[in-house]
Amino acid sequence: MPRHPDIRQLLIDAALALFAERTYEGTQMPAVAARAGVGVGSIYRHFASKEALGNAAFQDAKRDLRARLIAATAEPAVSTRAQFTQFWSGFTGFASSRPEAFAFLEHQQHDTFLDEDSRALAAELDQMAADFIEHGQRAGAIRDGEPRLLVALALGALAGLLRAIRPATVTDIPPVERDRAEEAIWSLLSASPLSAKDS
Amino acid sequence: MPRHPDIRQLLIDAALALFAERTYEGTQMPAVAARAGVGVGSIYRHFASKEALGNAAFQDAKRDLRARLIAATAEPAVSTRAQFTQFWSGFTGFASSRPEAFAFLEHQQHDTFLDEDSRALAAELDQMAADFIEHGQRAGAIRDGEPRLLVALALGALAGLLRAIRPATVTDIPPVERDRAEEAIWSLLSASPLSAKDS
Amino acid sequence: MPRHPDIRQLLIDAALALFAERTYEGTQMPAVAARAGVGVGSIYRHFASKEALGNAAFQDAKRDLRARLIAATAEPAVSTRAQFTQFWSGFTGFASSRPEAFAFLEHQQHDTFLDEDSRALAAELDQMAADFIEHGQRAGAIRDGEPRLLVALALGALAGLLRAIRPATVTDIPPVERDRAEEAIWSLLSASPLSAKDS
Amino acid sequence: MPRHPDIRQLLIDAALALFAERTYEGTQMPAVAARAGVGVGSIYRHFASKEALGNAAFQDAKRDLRARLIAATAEPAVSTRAQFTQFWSGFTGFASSRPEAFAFLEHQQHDTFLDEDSRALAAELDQMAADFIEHGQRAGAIRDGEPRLLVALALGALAGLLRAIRPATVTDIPPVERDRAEEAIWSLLSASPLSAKDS
DNA sequence: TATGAATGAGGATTCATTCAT
DNA sequence: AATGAATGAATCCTCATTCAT
Repeated sequence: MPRHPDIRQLLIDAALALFAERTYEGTQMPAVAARAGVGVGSIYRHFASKEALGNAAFQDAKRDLRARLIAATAEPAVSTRAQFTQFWSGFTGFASSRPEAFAFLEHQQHDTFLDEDSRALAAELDQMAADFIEHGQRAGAIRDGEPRLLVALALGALAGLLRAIRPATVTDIPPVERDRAEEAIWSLLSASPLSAKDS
Repeated sequence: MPRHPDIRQLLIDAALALFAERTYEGTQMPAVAARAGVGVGSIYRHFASKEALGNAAFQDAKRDLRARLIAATAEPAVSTRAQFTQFWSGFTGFASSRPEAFAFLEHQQHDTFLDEDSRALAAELDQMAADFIEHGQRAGAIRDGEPRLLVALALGALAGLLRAIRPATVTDIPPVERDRAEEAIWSLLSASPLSAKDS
Repeated sequence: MPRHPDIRQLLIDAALALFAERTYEGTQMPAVAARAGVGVGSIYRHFASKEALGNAAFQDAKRDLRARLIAATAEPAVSTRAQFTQFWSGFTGFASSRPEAFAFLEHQQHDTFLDEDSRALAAELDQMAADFIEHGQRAGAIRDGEPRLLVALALGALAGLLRAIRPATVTDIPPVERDRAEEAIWSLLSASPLSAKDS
Repeated sequence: MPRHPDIRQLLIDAALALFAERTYEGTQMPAVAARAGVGVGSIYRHFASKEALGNAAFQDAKRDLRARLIAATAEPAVSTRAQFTQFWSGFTGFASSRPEAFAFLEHQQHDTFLDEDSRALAAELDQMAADFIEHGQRAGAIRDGEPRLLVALALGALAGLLRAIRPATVTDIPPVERDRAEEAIWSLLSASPLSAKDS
C-alpha cells in the first residue's frame, strides 16, 4: 500500500496538467514525477509505462466527465432547452473543477497512444451527447442535421471558448458572458427561433 | 540550383500534415523528410532546426488563411449575414484545400515552440475576426458579448466540425449538411431574430 | 546516491586521456563513456555537454598542476637553480603521475572550446611561471629576455620531451637522461655562466 | 587542367591554416573550400578525401621545411654553433613564411589520419636533426644525451616560443629577443660552457 | 516501498561525400 | 571542369525505463 493515500491520483492529475500544457509527447516522465512530488521510479509502481499512464489519465478524465453529465442530467428536465442547461452545467462544472483534464480531453484526436478502452469510453460519451441531440430533434427543439456533427459543433465551440480564456476557467468569466455563451451555443443547436417555443 | 523546384514548400506541407496528425512534439525529423521524399539532411539546408520548421509551417498556414480571408471578403457585402458567408467560404475553402494546415492551426494552443513572429501573425488573424464581430455588433446583427469570445466560439465550432469528419474535408460533406453547419454557426453569432436589424 | 563512488572523476580522466590522444574534436562522447566504463547517458548527469566536460577536464588538470607546483615550491629555496629544481619536480611529478593530463594541457592553444574560467586558470599558471623567471632575472641567475617567452621556451622544451617519449613517462627515462634534460632546460634559462651571480 | 593554375596549392594552404587553427577533426571541408575560394565539390577533384587532403597538406609542409633546412645547411659551416644558426634560420625562415604550416606540423602527434608516406617524411626530418646533434656531440660541442631527446627539447622550445607569440610570427619579434631565443636554445644544446669554445 | 542514478535506444543535427547541372 | 544542393552515416544529446539501495 502506497505511503501516500493516493499517489495514483496525484500522478494522474500531474500528468493531465502537463499533457494539457505541453502535449503527451512533449511531457517527460521525470516532469510528471516532479509535479506529483514523487520520485520517477514511483510512477512505475503505479503504471506500467508512459502509455499506460496516458490512458489512465484519459480514462480518469472521461469517467469524471461522464459522472458529472449523468449527475447533471439525472433529474428529468421539462424541455430540451432545460436539458441543454443540464448538459451545459455538467460540462462547465467539469471544465472549471478540472480545467487541465478538460483541456487534455479536447485535444485527443491526436490520440496515437490511446488504447481500446480509452476509445470505447470516448465513444460512449459521444453517444450520450448524440442521444441528447437526437431526442431534441425528435422533439422539434434541435435543428436538423447529422447528430454527431451537431455535437462536434457544440463541443468545439465550448472547447474554443475555454481555450480562449485559458488559463482562466469558466467560473472566472463574468456571469453575463457565461450566460451569453450558453445562449449562443444553444442557438447553434436550436431549431429555427420561430419553432423554439418548446425549448 | 535546387534539383527540386520547391523542397521548402514540400517540407512545410509534409510537416503540416504530420504535425496535425501526431503533434509537433510527436513528429520526428526523419518522418518529415520521408513524407517530403527527401533526405533528412536536406531539411537543414532549408530550416535551421525543428523549431524553425515548425514556425515556418505555422506562418505558411496562417498567411495562406489570411490571404484567403482577405480575398473572400474583398467584395463589399450587403449585410452582416452575407459578410459571414464570405468568411465562412474563406475558412472552408482553406480547410478543404489544405485540411492538414487547418487542423494544425486549430491545435496551436500547445504552442511551446511558436516564436514572436508566429504569435504576431496569429494575433493579426484573431483581430480580423474580432473586427468582423464588432462591426456586426454595431450593426445590431451579431449578439452582444466580448468579440474575442464569440470568435473563439465560432472558430471552435468549425474546428470541432472538421475534427469530427476527419480525414474527410468540408467539401466531402453533403451540401445540405454543410449549409446547416453554416447556418448553425451563424445562429451562434447572430443577434436574437427579434432584435436583428439587418441580418 | 551514486552507485559508483566517483563517476565524475572517472569521466574526467577518460576524457583527458582521449583528448590527449585524439584531440577534443576527434573524441566522441560514446568513446569517453566506454573508457570510463559507464553508459553514454551517465556523462550527461555529470556534465551538461561535451564542451562542459572539456572545460571541467582542462580545469581539473590545471588545478592539479597548480597544486603540485605550489607544494613543490613551498619550501624556501637557497638559489634560483634550486628553485628551478622545485619547479622541475613539480612539472615532472605531474607529468609522470598524470601523463595524459599533461599532454592534454600542452595542446590547448587549439582551445576552441575553453571558457572564461579555463582561460583564467591558464593565465594564473602562466603568471606563476613568469614570476619565477622575473625573480631569477632580478637575482642575475636567469638570462635577460621577455619572461613569458622564456617560460614558453622552457615549457615547450619539456612538452617536446614528453611528447617524444610517449607513451612512456618521465619516470621511465633513465635517471641520467632525466638529469641531463633538467640541466639542458636550466641552461636554456640560466644567465651566461660568466654573468651568473647566484646560480 | 584546372582553370586556376594552382587550386591544389590554394586548398593545401587553406587546409593548413584551418587545421592549425582548429584541429584537423575540427575543420569541415566546406570551410576549407570557402577559405580557398572554391566550391566544395572542387576539393574532390584534387583530393580523394579529407584524409588525403590532410596528408597532402602535411607532406607539403614537411617537404617545404626539408627544402629550407637543406638550403640553409648547404654551405659548409665552420663550427657546430654556426651550423646551429643555419638550422635556426631554416626553421625560423619556414616558421615566418608559413606560420600555419609550422603550427600545424607542431601538432602532429595527434596524427590519427597520417599515412605511411607522411610518417616516413616526418621520420626523415627527425633524422636530419638527430644527425646534426650526433655530429655536434662527436665534435664535443653538444651536450651528451640521447640525440632524439635533445632534438625534442630544442624543437619543443621553438614550438613553445612560436605558440606563445601567435598570431605574430618570428619576424615580428624584436631582433634582440629573437637572438636571445636562439642563444637560449643553443644553450639548451651546447656542451658545458667551458668546453663551448669550439662552438 | 520509494527512490533517483544509471542506462541505451532513439531523436535532432552535422558534415564528408556525391552527382546533376 | 566547377559547382553546391542533396544525402545519410555518424555525432551529440534526451528520456523512458530499470534496479541497487
